[in-house]
Amino acid sequence: MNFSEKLIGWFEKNKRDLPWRKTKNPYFIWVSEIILQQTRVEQGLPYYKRFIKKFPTIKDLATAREDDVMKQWQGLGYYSRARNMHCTAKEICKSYKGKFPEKFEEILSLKGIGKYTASAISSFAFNLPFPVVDGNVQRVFARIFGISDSSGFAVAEKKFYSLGHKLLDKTNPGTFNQAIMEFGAIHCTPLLPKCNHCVFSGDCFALKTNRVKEFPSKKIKVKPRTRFFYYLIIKAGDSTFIKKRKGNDIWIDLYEFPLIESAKALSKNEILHSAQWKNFFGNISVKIISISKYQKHILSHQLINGQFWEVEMPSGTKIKQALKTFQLVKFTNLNKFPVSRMIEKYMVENGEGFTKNNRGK
DNA sequence: AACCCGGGGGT
DNA sequence: ACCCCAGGGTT
Repeated sequence: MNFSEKLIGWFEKNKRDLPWRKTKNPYFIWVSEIILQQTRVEQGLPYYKRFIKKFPTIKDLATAREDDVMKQWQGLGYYSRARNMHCTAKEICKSYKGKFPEKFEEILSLKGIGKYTASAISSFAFNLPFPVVDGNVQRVFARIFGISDSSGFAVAEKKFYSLGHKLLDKTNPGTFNQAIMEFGAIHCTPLLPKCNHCVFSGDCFALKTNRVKEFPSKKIKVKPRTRFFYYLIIKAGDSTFIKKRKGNDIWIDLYEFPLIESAKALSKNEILHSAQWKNFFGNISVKIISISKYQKHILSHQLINGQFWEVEMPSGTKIKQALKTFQLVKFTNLNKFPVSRMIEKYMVENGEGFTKNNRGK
C-alpha cells in the first residue's frame, strides 16, 4: 500500500461526521475553512451552523450590514477573518456575478484566502489537485519524514508543499486532503499521538528513532505585551456611550466603552488626574458608582487587565467634545453591537439588559 | 522574514 | 504555566 492508500483507508474508518464534509457548495466550504482557521472544530461548529443559517448565500453575506456580520463572529477572535469574508462576498458578487470562482488562482486572489484555504476550497469543492499544508499536515510530515526545519519558515514550507504535491492522490485530492488533516487532528496529535496503532508505524522516522516528541520542531514564541484597559460605563439616564474601535490594533470594528489605556497599572487617583480622564470630563465632578476588580483577558500575544468603572455625570452636564465622538446608546440596545469577549463577559455578569451572545453550545 | 491578530481547551 | 489550533495580512 502506498501513502495515500494507507491514509484514506484510515480516514474511511475513523473520520468524524462534520457538516462541511457533506457539501460541495464552495460558499459553505469557504465559510467553514475561514472559521476553522486557528480554531478548533468543537468551538467553530456552532458558529458555522449559525453563520450559514443567517447568511445562506454569498449574496446574503454581501448585502448584510457590517455590524451583523461582526455580531455573528463575536467571541470567535481574529475578527479580520469576518471583515475579509464580508469584503470578499461583495467582490464575488461584483466580479463573478455572485458565483464562487472555480480556478485556483482566482480563489487565491480573494482577500482572506491564502495558499492553504485556496487549496482546501479547490480540492474539496472542485476536486482540483492542490495539496493542503496546515499545522496538522506539517506535524504529520515532520514526524513521518523527519523534517526538523522549524515550521513557519520558507525552507520548511517548500519541503512540506513539495511532499504534499508528491504524495497527493491526484484522482481524489479532496478526500486525500481531508484525510491527512483529520489524521493530524485526531490521530497524529501534538500531545500523546496514537503511535501504538498507526498505519504509518512502519514508515515513521520519528517513531522508529524514538524521537516523536522532537517533531515538529517548535517555533520561538513572542512574549505577550501587558496592557491596562480602564473602561468607563458612563450612565446618562438609561443610556451610555460606546464607539467602534478603529486603527491598527486588536478588536477593530467591535464596539467598546470610553477607554483609558495605560501600559502600567494606574491607581484610582492617577486615573482621576489623567489627561484622558480630563479629556472626557474636564474638571466636573463625576460620581463613581463602582469600580470592578481587574479582569485578566489573555490573547496569544497580549495580556490585558481590564477594569470597569461605572460612573454618573451630574444631570445637565455639558458633554465634552471627546464624548461627542461616541454614540449614546440605551443599555437595552447594547446587545445589537458586536463587542469583545472581555466586555461581553463583564456585561453579562453586571450589565443591564445585556445577554450572552447566542453561540449555541 | 518578522510581526500582528483572539479565544478556548487540554495537560 | 504552557501548549496548540483546518492561517492570512501587513510591513
